[in-house]
Amino acid sequence: MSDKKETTTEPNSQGRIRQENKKRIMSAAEKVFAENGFRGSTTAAIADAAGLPKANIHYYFGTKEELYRAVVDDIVELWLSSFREITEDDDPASTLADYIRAKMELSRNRPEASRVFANELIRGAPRIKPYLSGDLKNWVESKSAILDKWVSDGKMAPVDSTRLIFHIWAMTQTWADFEVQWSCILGRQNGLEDADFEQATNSIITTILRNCGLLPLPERKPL
Amino acid sequence: MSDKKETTTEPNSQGRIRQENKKRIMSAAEKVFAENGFRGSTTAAIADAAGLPKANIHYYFGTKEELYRAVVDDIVELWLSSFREITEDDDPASTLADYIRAKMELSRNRPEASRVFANELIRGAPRIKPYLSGDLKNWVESKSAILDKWVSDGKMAPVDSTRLIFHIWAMTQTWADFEVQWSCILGRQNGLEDADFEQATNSIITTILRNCGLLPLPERKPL
DNA sequence: GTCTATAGAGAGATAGAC
DNA sequence: GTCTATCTCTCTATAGAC
Repeated sequence: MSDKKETTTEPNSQGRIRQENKKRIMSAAEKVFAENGFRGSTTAAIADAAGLPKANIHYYFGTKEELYRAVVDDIVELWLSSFREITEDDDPASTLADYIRAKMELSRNRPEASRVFANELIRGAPRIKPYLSGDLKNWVESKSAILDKWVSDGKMAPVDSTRLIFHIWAMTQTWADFEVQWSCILGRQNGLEDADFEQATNSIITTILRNCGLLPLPERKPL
Repeated sequence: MSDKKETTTEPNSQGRIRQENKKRIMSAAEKVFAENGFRGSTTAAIADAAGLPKANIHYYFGTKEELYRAVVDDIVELWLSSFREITEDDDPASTLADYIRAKMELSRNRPEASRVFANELIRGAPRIKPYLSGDLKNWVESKSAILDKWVSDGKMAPVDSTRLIFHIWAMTQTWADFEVQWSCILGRQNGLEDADFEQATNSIITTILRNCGLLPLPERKPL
């Protein structure tokens, strides 16, 4: 933090500073883009959030569009890397529960990333359609094939495997994207608490596992 | 802005024209706001979509902010009116299924309304927080009380009733807000089809009813 | 590499003819 | 009520001093 104007011209140190500044700008941009979308965000707001003059944004990224793409690409990579590798040999119940937990941790820890992604989808995904129709489509198809295999192996009950994945995404990501809604309804003045996320996580896991016949049928209260 | 020469709409032909023009502008605005959010939307784009000169927008609504509020207020009213009145005496299974169907029909028929609302939530709901903490909070609390009554009456299995409502909203609204994502993953070149919505609706109903012990435990394929 | 100043395009809003 | 022309402010992007 203290030494910033170093005179050494090692290619490493120059590259390192450049990377650090870009990261700092991208982090600020993620916040601003999350809240205002691409068109609603201004380079001035991003510069402010990064604590830099506006011109530096353009020095590092050229255009606002370029910066946005860099941010979105980063998020796409995060999304894909967060997808646990699952195989036919895994245990359905624990694998599904782990996946739901991982998605909820992303919602808790990277809500802005989720919101940038959500903004992009709401607008019709002009910049990430290729990713949706490519990597993401392939991912869903390969994972739902594994779910189908579990079903045909008798390891879990028959389910609509593709819709099951969609349900998980919807129920988990909403805790990042629409946090304010849940926060208001639950009466949390200072935003959601860890306990809220835990309770939601457990509820989602229960819902999904019951749907797959991986939890005993809940019993009704006797009359 | 503060002095009003004609604050009440008179029941003559001029008032009727005024109402029709306002509706036309609001319909166009809903589309534009849905795709770009408040800050990303321009009055020029809204005027174009409405087929009117820019000045007419200001003639009827004064400011962009005022127009946005009118659009959002309309959507809030739609949301609340769509909430079926349910009572303790209703049948849990059919009531939940009906509610899910109603929400999915809204996603199918009014996707832009859902997206305007989603945009507002993503940015922290600066304009509708009172509604979230007021009418909406009350609605959820009264409905979850009914669900709890059903449980204590032995009409359904014990569930986290508040989270159950959240899950339903998340799973249904995602089909409007993130339509492009599901469309790409399912390989629909021309957007989602009626059959996609039917399949999703059935899958959500099954998931929720199983979670409430209102459907028999799905059986695994025998080995 | 960093920052100030500013050009040029586009935004919201209004005046005033019709 | 409708619409053109235009005002003013803000935005993206760049030039050029340091």
